[in-house]
Amino acid sequence: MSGDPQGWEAIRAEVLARIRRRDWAPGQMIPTEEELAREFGCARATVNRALRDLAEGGLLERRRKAGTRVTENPVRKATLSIPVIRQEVEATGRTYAARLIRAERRAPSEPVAGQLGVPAGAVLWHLVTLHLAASRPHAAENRWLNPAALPPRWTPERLGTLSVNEWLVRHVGFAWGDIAFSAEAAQEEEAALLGLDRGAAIFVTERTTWAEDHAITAVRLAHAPGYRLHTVL
Amino acid sequence: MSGDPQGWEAIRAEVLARIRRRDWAPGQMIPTEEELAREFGCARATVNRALRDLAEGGLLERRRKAGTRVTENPVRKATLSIPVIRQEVEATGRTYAARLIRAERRAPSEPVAGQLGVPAGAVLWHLVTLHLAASRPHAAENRWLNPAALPPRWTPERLGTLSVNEWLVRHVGFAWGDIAFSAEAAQEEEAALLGLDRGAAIFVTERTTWAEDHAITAVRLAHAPGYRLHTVL
DNA sequence: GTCGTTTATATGTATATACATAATAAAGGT
DNA sequence: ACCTTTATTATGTATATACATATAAACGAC
Repeated sequence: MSGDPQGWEAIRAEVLARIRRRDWAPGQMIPTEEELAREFGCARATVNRALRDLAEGGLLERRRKAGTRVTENPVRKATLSIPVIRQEVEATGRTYAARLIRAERRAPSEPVAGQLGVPAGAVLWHLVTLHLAASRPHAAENRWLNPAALPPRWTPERLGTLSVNEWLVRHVGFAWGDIAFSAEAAQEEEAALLGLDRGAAIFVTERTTWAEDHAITAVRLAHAPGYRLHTVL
Repeated sequence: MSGDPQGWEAIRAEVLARIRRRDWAPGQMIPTEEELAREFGCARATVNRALRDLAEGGLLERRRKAGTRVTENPVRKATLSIPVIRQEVEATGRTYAARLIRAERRAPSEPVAGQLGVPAGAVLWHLVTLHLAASRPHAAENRWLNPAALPPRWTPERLGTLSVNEWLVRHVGFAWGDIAFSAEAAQEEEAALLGLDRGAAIFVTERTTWAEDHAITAVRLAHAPGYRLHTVL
């Protein structure tokens, strides 16, 4: 019946409780791993595991020789799950579809070229896709694709029924990048695709993705109204 | 000169490279810890540390007895840092100030009461604050505070020069809760405080915070235009 | 004092070993 | 065939030990 954790999780829980009870106040040093190990009657490695976990969550700050202190102004670290749109849609029981609106090869604007780290005149694929949930607009996607990251003589026909993102995940592989979220007034084409007035408040996700040393793609996703990004602390 | 990682991080890097190169394709099983330990010439614990780290990032899925497989549709897990506004502002070299606009005791609307889990008629503190960066509007805060979570006979004068959030962090202590981000059209008062037209697209952070078993506070933060939430994958 | 050098120390990591746990796979019984 | 029991196995955790590393603090030279 008792859902009390055991092992290192029990130690994490106890330390967390002491922080919350302010036995160990923000900014204050806590005992060394060795002392805690003696108090809890376990090995130092076990205490280390617990404290490391709390430090990863931003609740403790640890430095060699200096020791461990309770973070003064804890910058809450929340783990966001960035969903694949298809899954996000299908998770709510609606059917998903992606409609490729436009696909052309052209040179990107100055800032986009910079963002992708390609020379100013480089010719990239520019794709506009509308993501549909139960046949209704879900998100408008504006994407630049670096041909250098694609197989030779790639064309959008290769996508089949997959969205660009899904195709990339399957054929180009994993990568890393960065994401930014913001609120913006809907641009002309976005508004039209989503069926909104121009200037409506939309939630925008911007992502740049890299592999090894070259940029793969830069995307701007304009989400339909009502979109919320949610997480638990 | 070589920034190549060592120890368990080197193993993590190698495994990651193999996943990215698709030596180990999505959905596929990878060798056991023991096999990898033999291959890399290290202890199983070291491999475990590397694989556990990748699993926490959502790139691998591990199950006892079953083994470890590459995640098929990796739901990217990004760690967001939710900053304290003062630090966020001061980090950019501007001076921070909080101005309490209104403070009154009243019953919240139905949805807010539900969100905080208080009875419909309960009287809460309702505070409106404007956060300033270099004397310019930075964010408009609309907050409901549960008096049950505060010291007896608490009044807003107790805040001094601290923002409500800062006061809570120092005096009420750590807590947990949930956060949601969305894009909305500016409400009447928000628009006025931020110096925007009504209906302008603003980035909204909504947070509910709990301690033990009772709600402490529910906040709606309307950020000035240009606000971006940024993270790295 | 100010600057570099040494030393002490808490955390970080690696190791072998052992046992716990979950969950699949195999064996057995009906 | 179906259900139950048992074995097997990969990961999960705990342990003692050892050494690495960052860095605060003490020390000395000037």
